[in-house]
Amino acid sequence: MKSQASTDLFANDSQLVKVLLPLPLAGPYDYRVPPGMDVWPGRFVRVPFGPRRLVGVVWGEGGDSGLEASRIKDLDSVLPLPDLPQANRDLVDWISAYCLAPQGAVLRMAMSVPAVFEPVKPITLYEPMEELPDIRLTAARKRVLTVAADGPARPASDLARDAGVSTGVVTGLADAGALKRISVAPGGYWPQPDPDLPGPGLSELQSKAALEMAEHVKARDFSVTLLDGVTGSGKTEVYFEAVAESLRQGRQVVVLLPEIALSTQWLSRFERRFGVAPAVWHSDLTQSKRRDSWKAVAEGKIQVLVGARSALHLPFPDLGLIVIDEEHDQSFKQEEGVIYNARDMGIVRGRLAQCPVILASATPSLETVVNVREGRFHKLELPERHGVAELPTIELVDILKNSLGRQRWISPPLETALKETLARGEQALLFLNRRGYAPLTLCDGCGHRLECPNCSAWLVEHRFSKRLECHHCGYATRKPDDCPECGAHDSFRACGPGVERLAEEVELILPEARAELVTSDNIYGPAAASAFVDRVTSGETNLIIGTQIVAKGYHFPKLTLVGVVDADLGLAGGDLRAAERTYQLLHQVAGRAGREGHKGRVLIQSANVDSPVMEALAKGDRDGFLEAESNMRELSRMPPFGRLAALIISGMDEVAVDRFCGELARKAPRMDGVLVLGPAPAPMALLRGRHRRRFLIKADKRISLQKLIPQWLNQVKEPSSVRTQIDIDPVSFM
DNA sequence: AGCACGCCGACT
DNA sequence: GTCGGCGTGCTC
Repeated sequence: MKSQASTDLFANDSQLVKVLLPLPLAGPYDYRVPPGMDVWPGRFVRVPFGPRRLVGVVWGEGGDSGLEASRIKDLDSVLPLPDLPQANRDLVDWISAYCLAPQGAVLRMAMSVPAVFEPVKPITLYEPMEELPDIRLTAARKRVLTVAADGPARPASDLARDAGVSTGVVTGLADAGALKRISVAPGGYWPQPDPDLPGPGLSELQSKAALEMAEHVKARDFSVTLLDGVTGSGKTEVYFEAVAESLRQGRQVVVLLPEIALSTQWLSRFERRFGVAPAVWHSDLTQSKRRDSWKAVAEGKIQVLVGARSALHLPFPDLGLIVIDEEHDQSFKQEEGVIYNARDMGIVRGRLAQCPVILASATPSLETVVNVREGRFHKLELPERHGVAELPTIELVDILKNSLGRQRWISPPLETALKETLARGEQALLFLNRRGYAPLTLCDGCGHRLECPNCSAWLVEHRFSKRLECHHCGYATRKPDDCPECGAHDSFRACGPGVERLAEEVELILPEARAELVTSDNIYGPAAASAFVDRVTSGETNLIIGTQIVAKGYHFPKLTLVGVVDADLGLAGGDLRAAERTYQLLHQVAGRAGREGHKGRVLIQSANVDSPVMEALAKGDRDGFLEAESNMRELSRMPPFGRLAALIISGMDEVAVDRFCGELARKAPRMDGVLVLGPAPAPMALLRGRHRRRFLIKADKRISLQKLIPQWLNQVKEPSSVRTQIDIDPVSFM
């Protein structure tokens, strides 16, 4: 293969290269480089593939496929794009090897924007001619010329809108020679954040932490730093100083956030510090926005990008810093397709790109805490709330002692606290992590439960949409009038509370409250989210009834009371991380209470007030809780002290799934330090119509699951009707 | 992934 | 007699 500098066309008349295609194929395929074409690893190339033409990436030198020359096809063309950077290619290989996913499936994540690889359609901009030709000047034409004279060249639609005319007038002026057409590549304008704006004042402690982080950025070397601080301690402002340092060095920054689409408050904080909004990356972007952003990242025109986990795969040519905010958050774990954890792969990306990584959290994951303890990660602590705000007081309400009325979920102490808070003109949040009206609907006559036909899950009633929904596959149906089992009319009874039902109870006990439901059903995008923020900030809403989407990122100065309606929800199910997750979620929710001089109060309703999680929450003893969790995991040799992987076997044909699982079980590795559990029905034994079984593989740290699992799977032929998914380091046990 | 090939049921 | 269902297998 030629180097980038080489133009020696006569070096070899039959040069072969490996090309990786974004398909779930095991590895790259060989292609011949036609004479006169110059390629090197990282180049995007178009290749023939069966009857199709696809874009792939040159992965290395070819020629070891053992294929006869006649079967190897020529590269078609080289695309006019920057190379996929070395660090991205290394990351593809690394994730593929670690997660046991086909390389092409991983590459797919870096090439998730098909429009990038299509020829660009130039857009036409219009600007005034130097000299106005002698044409008839109508009123409409005059307005367009006035608008055009003021400001840069613009698209016809812009000019027409500002001049209050149709685009026909603009094109007419161009045809008449009064406007000049300029053809440019789309991509738009990327404002540059300014690292040297004054920004908000930092406390002494914050400045010290900021300085230390900036040092890591200056070092231009791999390091991981946990920025550990409670809500309101100014974590964001502190890591902004590391972002600023990277900007001064002229290097790019990626910030990974969970639920980016809803973080309008984060974006405005960024803008306050750096003068402009950062580039964003999430699944709700339009295709053209994604294309423009992808290219601008590849060309180095975007300096700072904030995005959801998939932003990790963007082709940053010169990454100077990776920030992973709310590093403990479960949404960094991708559970479909290539199963990987973006927090862990973000750290790998930092190592491959030789740049520092900052993990920020008020409730760091146990993995991260252990990495700090063992000296692999640095740690910076921001123990206090910045400014005058104090930490909220957290009280447990034992709902076994404070008996709730029939069909009631708000205990007397919580009811009193709500009334007092609203009477003082302050705001409250009722937190219940359950969408819909009721999690279960059953027939009073025969006890029949309304279940999803595709999943082993109950259908959840949503009263607003008047439907029954499956929260796992999206199945939705009208609520039937009669019981499908016994035919009884109007016999359905709702069991248990969802936020919609809670809203009903609030109406009953607090009829004067200005309550608002906030769930992913109501707040589905940035616009709806900022409208919600405005309603709370203005006081139009004084009682928020919400699911976990309100747990994150919102700060309302007058919100002083948080009521957790059912703290035990996440504890059921025997999940390894149930306690840890419950602590993180409830701590985060509690952090919504009290700000800027208003002391906050949190009431947590639980039937397990004596459990270590609830006790730790009440005492604010996070580190003690983590210590106890850590000890428990170490004793049971669970992650991060041992290795864990899950194998999910699924298929439409239950018999075939079970037969395959039986064969796998017979060949399961039996060796010292390895324990294979299963097959057991996966917690969602039926999901989207597929029957699912699960194996858990637990192993000592010295054992490589990446070797062991393929060895095992290779002994049994997988029937085509069955699919095997490998989940290394599973976090969800669904 | 996607596309072709292939072998069985209901239609102009 | 064909159109078309999606099972199986291949793509350098």
